[in-house]
This record gives sequence, C-alpha cells and structure tokens, in this order.
Amino acid sequence: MSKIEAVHVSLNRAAPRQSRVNANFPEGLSVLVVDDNVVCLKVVAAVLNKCRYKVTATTKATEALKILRKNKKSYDIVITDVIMLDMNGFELLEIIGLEMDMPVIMMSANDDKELVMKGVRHGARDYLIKPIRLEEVKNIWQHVVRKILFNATKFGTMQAGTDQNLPIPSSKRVSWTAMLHSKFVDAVRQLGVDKAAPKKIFEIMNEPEISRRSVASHLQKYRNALRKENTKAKMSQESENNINSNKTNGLLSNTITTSCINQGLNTINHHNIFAEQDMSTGITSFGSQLQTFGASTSNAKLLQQNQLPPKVVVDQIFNTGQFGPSNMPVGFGHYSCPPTPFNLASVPFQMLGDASNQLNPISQPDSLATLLPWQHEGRNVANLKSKEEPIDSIRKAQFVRHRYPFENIERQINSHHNNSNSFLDDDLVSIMVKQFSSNSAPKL
DNA sequence: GGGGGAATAT
DNA sequence: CATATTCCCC
Repeated sequence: MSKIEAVHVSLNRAAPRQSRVNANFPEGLSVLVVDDNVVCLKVVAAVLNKCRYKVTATTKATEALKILRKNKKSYDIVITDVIMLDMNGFELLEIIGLEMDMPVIMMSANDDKELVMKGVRHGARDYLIKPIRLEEVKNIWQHVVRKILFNATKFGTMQAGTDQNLPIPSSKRVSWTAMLHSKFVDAVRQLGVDKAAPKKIFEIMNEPEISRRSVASHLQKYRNALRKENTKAKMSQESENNINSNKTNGLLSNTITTSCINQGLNTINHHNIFAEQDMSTGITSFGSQLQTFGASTSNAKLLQQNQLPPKVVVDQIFNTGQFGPSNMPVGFGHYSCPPTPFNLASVPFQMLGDASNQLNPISQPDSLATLLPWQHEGRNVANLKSKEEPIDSIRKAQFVRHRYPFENIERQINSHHNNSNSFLDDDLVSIMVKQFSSNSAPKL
C-alpha cells in the first residue's frame, strides 16, 4: 500500500482525535520545495523535516517542472515561492496546480491580498508567509488528503477498506488556514463589511470544506477583532487630543499621565515592529509593558518633549532584563544585522541542481543581505501599515509570531528533548536556533 | 422556520 | 484558544 493510500485509509478509519491525526499524518509525505533564495529554501526544508516530511528542494522553477514531468508520482505536494528568477512564479503555480493537478502551495514574503488571490486563481491551495512557521507547515498534509478524497468522490472510486459513512475531513473541526481566511476576507470586502452575512460569504467562498455555520462563527470572531481595533484607534486618538490641549495650555504635568504614555507608545509604534503585537493583544497588553515604561520617569519626560528617539526608549524597555529571551526573543539586532552564517554543510534534505551555481551566503554576504528571510519583517510591517482598509486583526494575530523565525522550532526542540529523540536531523535547526537566540546578537 | 448574531460550550 | 453549538430574536 502506498503512503497516500495508507493516509487515506487511516483517515477513514476510527475517527482519531485531531491532534493525533496531525501528529501522525505527515510521516513520509514527499514535498518538493521551490525557492530561488537558497537560504529560505533551507529554512523551509529544515522546518518541513522537523514535521517529518520528506523534502526535495530546488532553486530553479524550470528544474522543478522537469522533475515533476519526469516522475510526478514521487511527490505528494509542492511548495513554491511566487517570485522566481527563471520563470513567472504564477505560471509555475498554474502548471503544477491546474495543468498537472497537483496540490501546490504558494510562498511569499508578505500577505498582500492581491498576491494571495492571484495565487488562488492560479491554482494555489494555500499560502505560506516567510519566514514560515512550523504550525502552518505541519498541516499541509491536509491538502493531499483533501485532493484524494475529492478525486474519490468525483470519480466514485473509493478505495478499498474505506467506508462512506465514516467521517471525512469536512465533518471535522475546520481549520481556518491563511488561504481560507483570505478568501473569507475577500468575500466580506466584496459584500461590504456591514452587509456581509454568513450565507452570502459562504456562497461566494464556495468552499465545500466549510459550512455556513463555520462561516458565521468565523464572522463573529472577525467582527469582534474589528471592533476591538476601532475601540483602540478611538482611544489613542482621544489621548492624542488630550496631550495636544495640555501643550497649548502650557500645563505640562510632571506625572506620567495615561495620555502621555499612550503618545509615547504611539510614537514607538511608528518605529518598530511591536506595533503588530499590540494589534493582536489590544490595549490591555500594554499594561504590563507600561509598568516598565512608567518606571522611567525621566525617559517619559524626554519622550514627551520629543528629545529622546523612540528607539532608545524601546531598547531600554526591552533590555531591562524584565523580559527573558524566551518570552521576548526579539532584539532589533536580529533584524538589522545578519547573524554569522550558519553551517550549511548539514542540510537535512535532498538538494537538486548544481549547487555550485547557487547563491552561497558565506561567500556572498552582500547579495545575501537583501534576501535574508528575517529581513522581510520590516517589509511585512510596512505593507500592513500602509493599508487603508480595516486592519485584518485575525491575520495579524497570526502574523505577530513571525517576528522571530525560529522560536517555534526552538520550542519544538525543547519539548522534544524532554520527550524523545525520534526526530530527524536536528543539526541545521539547532545551529540556527543557537545563532538566533544567543546573547551575542548584535545590539543597535 | 430559516437565518443572523450573541452567548456559551467544547 | 479557536472553532462549534446553542439560544434567542427577527
């Protein structure tokens, strides 16, 4: 029995708990990864390996097509960057996803809606934003299963050992993947946020996977997030007005008022990526951080008088030792200065093509600097911030965790060290984690 | 009575 | 916590 058949059969058996299914299914599924950025490619491969997928990687779109045309059956699913050097990434998506009818997932540096929807039109079944997260990657097997079940239904050829009455994935708890959510948001926008009703959204989305009720539930969550954001925007607007009137009256309070603090934080937000975190957690999350901020009265005053660059304040806040590296792993240094190159010798996946022609991050640090995955963060933030439309809080809540590309891997490794050593090659990942979490990270 | 949305359950 | 289910209202 092939792997896929095995997956299919065990899916239709029993009705195991979802977590168990997630943990077991990716075993051995074969993934082809395509990205012309070799560093990104290796990071993706490392994460996939962590999830026990079998990985083949290439930096060339044309190479990928050649491989697939030759033996498509050897691969269960393809993940490809949409910006490729040697051919149009969307064309590649279309050939793989529509023409060859393989499950294909797009990858990009940001979650620009147009880009994602374009991907959908060209056959992408999901999308991953760099730097990719283990949580998102580990579920990609579902696309393989969905396709199998879809074909089975379509051609009426249920495989042996299956039972039509047993639960299929659509009856299980829906997972709102980035792609589903994107389609959801698109539908809502199409209808208008106020006019959007579950039934209409459901019809526009046209996703057999999800029910009208699921959409209703998701819409509720979505609207709550929007409300929360509006409330927050209103509050910071009010505080801004307050501080302005204080200034004109010449009544500069020597105590740290809420409005002062809010203004300070607003200023900070314009200068650093923590603004994203705020969006997801709301005002209340400021509370704990404000303690630290408020403790520094002199900084607050200086900030109030615009004499202290916000960046400095932020550094002081986050370098007080109050936040340990585990819960506050982001130093600005991580994003502004590439770490020393990790050892590329231990690569836990099969790399196709001529390696000597590929970008070597050690010998070409300058060209690498523009391509490093962790430097996409700034662009992501700018992208989100520049949008006029209501900010997509739900997506943002997920986005926050992208700040530190390897925190999830680190967590995974930590927990796995406590349990067993059944995982595959950890070398690359541990090296990365070491590099990224070390205290020697350069400071601004 | 079907559907929307808040509340509540899992 | 995210998603599902229930409940109440129109």
